[in-house]
Amino acid sequence: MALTRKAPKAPPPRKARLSREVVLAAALELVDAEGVDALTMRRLGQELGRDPMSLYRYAASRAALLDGVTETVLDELTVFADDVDWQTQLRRMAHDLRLVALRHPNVVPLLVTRPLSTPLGLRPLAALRPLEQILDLLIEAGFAPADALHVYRAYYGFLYGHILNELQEFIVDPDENEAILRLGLHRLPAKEFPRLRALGPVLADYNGETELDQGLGILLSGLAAQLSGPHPKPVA
Amino acid sequence: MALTRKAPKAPPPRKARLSREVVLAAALELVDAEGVDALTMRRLGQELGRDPMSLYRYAASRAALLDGVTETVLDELTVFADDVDWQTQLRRMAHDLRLVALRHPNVVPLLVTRPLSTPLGLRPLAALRPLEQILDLLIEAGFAPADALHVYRAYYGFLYGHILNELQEFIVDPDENEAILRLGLHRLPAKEFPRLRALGPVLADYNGETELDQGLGILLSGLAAQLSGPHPKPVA
DNA sequence: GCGTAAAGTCTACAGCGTAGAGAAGGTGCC
DNA sequence: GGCACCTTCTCTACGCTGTAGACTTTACGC
Repeated sequence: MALTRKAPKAPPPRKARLSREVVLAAALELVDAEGVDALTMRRLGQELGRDPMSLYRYAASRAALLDGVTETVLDELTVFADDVDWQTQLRRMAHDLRLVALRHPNVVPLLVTRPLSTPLGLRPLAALRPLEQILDLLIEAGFAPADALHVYRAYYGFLYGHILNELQEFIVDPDENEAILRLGLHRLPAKEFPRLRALGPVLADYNGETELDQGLGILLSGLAAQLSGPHPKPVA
Repeated sequence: MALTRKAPKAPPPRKARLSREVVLAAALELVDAEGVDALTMRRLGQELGRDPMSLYRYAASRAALLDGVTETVLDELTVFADDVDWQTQLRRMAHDLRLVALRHPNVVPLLVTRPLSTPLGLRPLAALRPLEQILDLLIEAGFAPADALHVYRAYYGFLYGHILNELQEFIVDPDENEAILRLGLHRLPAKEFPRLRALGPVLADYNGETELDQGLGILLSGLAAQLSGPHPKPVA
């Protein structure tokens, strides 16, 4: 009897009590492995050894479940609150988000589109926390609140744009990448797309990390210069 | 008899010959009006007074139909090929795309996510044409091809990011906007989100156009400076 | 041991994308 | 005119989807 009590937290193959966390984790796993479309209630139920309907205890609908998945992913973001320079701080966050996106490419479509259906203030808190954090960081660094907002917008805009860009450029592993890429480009009418075709080799070796970093550098220093930025505390 | 022959191109309520253009136009209309989810084969068939299956003559699948819709939207982009400065040229294109996005907000999710499932070279030509155009523009302006690619990436990244940002910020018309926005912000735990809540008023009057323009300005001039840019032909 | 609330299940329904076979319609040749 | 042909369109059917509502099982406090 004492044995059948309750396994504390181990993941036994079948029948442990469900919980929102468990459900979302399984959902994320499924999305990572097979894409958003594979996440159906029936399939997820099967994955958990439960009736599909039991999931509705932990997510009000499939849409809510998807929101939960994005929230779970955003929770992977590690928060640093050191006192380094605001620019490097933003850079670090950006790279962090980039890595999360690369770790869960199938979630990125959700990341960028789900918010579109929810007015800003009504989003999951996890989605707003970075915003608040960054605003705080910038204001703390000396920006006027309104300017902080501008900086944030440019920053996040660029960041999300970059992530979309990067995910579009490679999909397969770098080995066959080049071949496939070339194959694709080869299809293009030479007359209409001379530039693109000529850039094939350059396209093949793409380094998202440095590309992001450089773009951010330009943008941030530009912003700092234009807005009567933070009192520039030189590196004493 | 002569009457029932064939109406040449007018849109009679029911039975004119279908065509890919007609189908895609109807699809776009539906998406604009009711969102992506409303675009089902059955519904679209009904809208056209046809059996759903007839649509498969003009789009191989629902996914292909969605691709067709995005292509249709991108075709709205007007192409300028004047000889003005490359920066203002890029600016103009950006504003153009922004307006298209605002005109078809429901299509934006498709615009940003569909390419994720298609390797670069295999995308619809309409999606690649802007890339080619911009590369050409930049190289013509004096950039080295590889640098042109960097500029393009930063530019498009920022542009798409901005569009996503902007669409997230307003959804409703500006009148009730403020109220709803405030309502949303009000919900936020005051302790955790002081900055965001304080910015309510500022958030309410947002001008996407100038926001885009300024961000672009910063980015482009930064790029021009960093890369051994185009031979700077000063404004004689 | 029992009562109660929570957790999980079953059944059912309307709607989905689309395969495959067939009907209707237009067009050209004799 | 009549016939053949090819394109366009329709019908039927299948397996899948999300989820409402009623039911059964389980866990837990007293």
